[in-house]
Amino acid sequence: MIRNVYSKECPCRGLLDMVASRWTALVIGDLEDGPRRFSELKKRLEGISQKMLTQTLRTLERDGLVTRTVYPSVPLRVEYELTELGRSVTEPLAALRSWAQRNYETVAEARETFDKAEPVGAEPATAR
Amino acid sequence: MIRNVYSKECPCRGLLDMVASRWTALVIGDLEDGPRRFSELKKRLEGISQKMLTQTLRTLERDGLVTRTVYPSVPLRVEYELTELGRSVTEPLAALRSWAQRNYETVAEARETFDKAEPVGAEPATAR
DNA sequence: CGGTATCCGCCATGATACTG
DNA sequence: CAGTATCATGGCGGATACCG
Repeated sequence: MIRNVYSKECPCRGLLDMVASRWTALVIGDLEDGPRRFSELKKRLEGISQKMLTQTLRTLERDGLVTRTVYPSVPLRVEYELTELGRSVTEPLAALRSWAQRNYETVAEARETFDKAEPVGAEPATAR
Repeated sequence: MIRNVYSKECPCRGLLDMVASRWTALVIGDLEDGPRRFSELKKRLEGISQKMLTQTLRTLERDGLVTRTVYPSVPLRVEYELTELGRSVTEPLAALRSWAQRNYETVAEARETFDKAEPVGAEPATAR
């Protein structure tokens, strides 16, 4: 087997996309402290649609990172919890979230500088 | 400022999307060992289109993670290199790539099991 | 409560052609 | 070599309605 994200055929590239994808990193992060109900997750992940939350959770369940447990009470109650495999990816993801939170102001400044220097049509014939 | 990826308005969420996005993780990873030319990157990141490579590099440059240096030789030569900010994110990204490479077979098995258990219309009236 | 089903717009991405 | 420009498209993701 290939086991190399730089190889075109290696399926692990798809896996990298998956765990790094927008909502996955947030869902997993929110499950770090323990099981959560569907509605709890929806409330805490501001801006996620019901559809995307369902879809994200299904993918995570299918991939073995999360378990889904139904308690047939009335009203229905469903809890999601990280598996051991799921817990094994929390650290790298937490590091990434933390990096984003620590550095977004620096990045915002870099953007300003960059955009000021290149107002699209300025400096005629600047090679690019 | 908010500094919380779980908040809808916090711009750091967009930054998380950026560094976690498909090609970004691979480009940054390949720049870990030192500067690279455009064509080198293109060769090493199997399957990336010229357009996506350019776009990814532009974004990284604009966000201050990468520098772009033009050597006006003939033929033209352009080198990309990580900035200090860029280097600060290599570790979490490497951890994520490594996780994907270590675990994709486990995940593949989990998928098989899951798909076998739920052939869409089986087990009539299984609550879901 | 915790979903599924359907419709649909829009943008990310790829393919192709051309340029300095 | 290292791009830019343009066009085509597929699927991501939101909105809405309905179900057990």
